[in-house]
Amino acid sequence: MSDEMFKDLFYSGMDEYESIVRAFGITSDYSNINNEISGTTAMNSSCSLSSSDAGGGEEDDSVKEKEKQISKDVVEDNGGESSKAAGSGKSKKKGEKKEREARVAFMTKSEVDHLEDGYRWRKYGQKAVKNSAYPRSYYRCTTQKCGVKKRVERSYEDPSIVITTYEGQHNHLIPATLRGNLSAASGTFSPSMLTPMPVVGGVGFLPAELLSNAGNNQAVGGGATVYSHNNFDYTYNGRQPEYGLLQDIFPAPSSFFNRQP
DNA sequence: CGATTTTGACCGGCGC
DNA sequence: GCGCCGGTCAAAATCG
Repeated sequence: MSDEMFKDLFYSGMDEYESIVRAFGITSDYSNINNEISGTTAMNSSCSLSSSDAGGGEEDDSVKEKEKQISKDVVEDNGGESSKAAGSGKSKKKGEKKEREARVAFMTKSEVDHLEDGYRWRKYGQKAVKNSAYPRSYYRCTTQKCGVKKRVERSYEDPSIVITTYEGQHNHLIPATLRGNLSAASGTFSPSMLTPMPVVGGVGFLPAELLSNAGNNQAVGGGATVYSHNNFDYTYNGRQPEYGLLQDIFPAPSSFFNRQP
């Protein structure tokens, strides 16, 4: 049953996107990072969190974000106009407007809806989701030149899981306004992400990371990850995702990168 | 006072 | 052609 949510999630993008890369990884979460910052590097301790926060009846106000594991699903964009050959076959001549918009969906176990990814977002809409009791929120990057959009919704069955879908790429660096968070961010975000276009092989590392991680924390991630597994074969085809897409987008779950070895 | 959230209306695409 | 649905806009409200 949980399939539906995934289906729904990707459904929209599925037909349009030619190449789909699904990577899911379970990583240590931000909470770990917090710990690190605090003083010690506790990466493994993350496991304990799962139970505690999940059971907690707390709402969300607290700024304590406990993200557990993240399953990441990456959907690549279409080539543009000619992409959809089969489907409707609707030829949009002037389709130039919408060029490539990469979509990346992250499943994160968190109590808070809006995960701090280092960018500034302005909410521009909210709608109820058909199969879900929880609303979906639409955000847009506040930087003017940056048309990146973000969509956040909760799993209809597991309120503790938040699905964040990024659309597009940031043209700018992360605002330095984070200050307090920045400290956290700094720990979170590796320098590489600050760089405009470093990791060309970014995608490459992905799968690897994930795989290795997967073995590790499936316990916690079991919930989220499992779902994904069932529905999609996460076979990383290694198609050839446009490297460009991910790198910028990735910053969010940067925890991926930074996980200490 | 400016930036951001809230919320209903509006719009385009799609299925019937 | 109509209605549903997902996504976006825009005005009012709210926050800092």
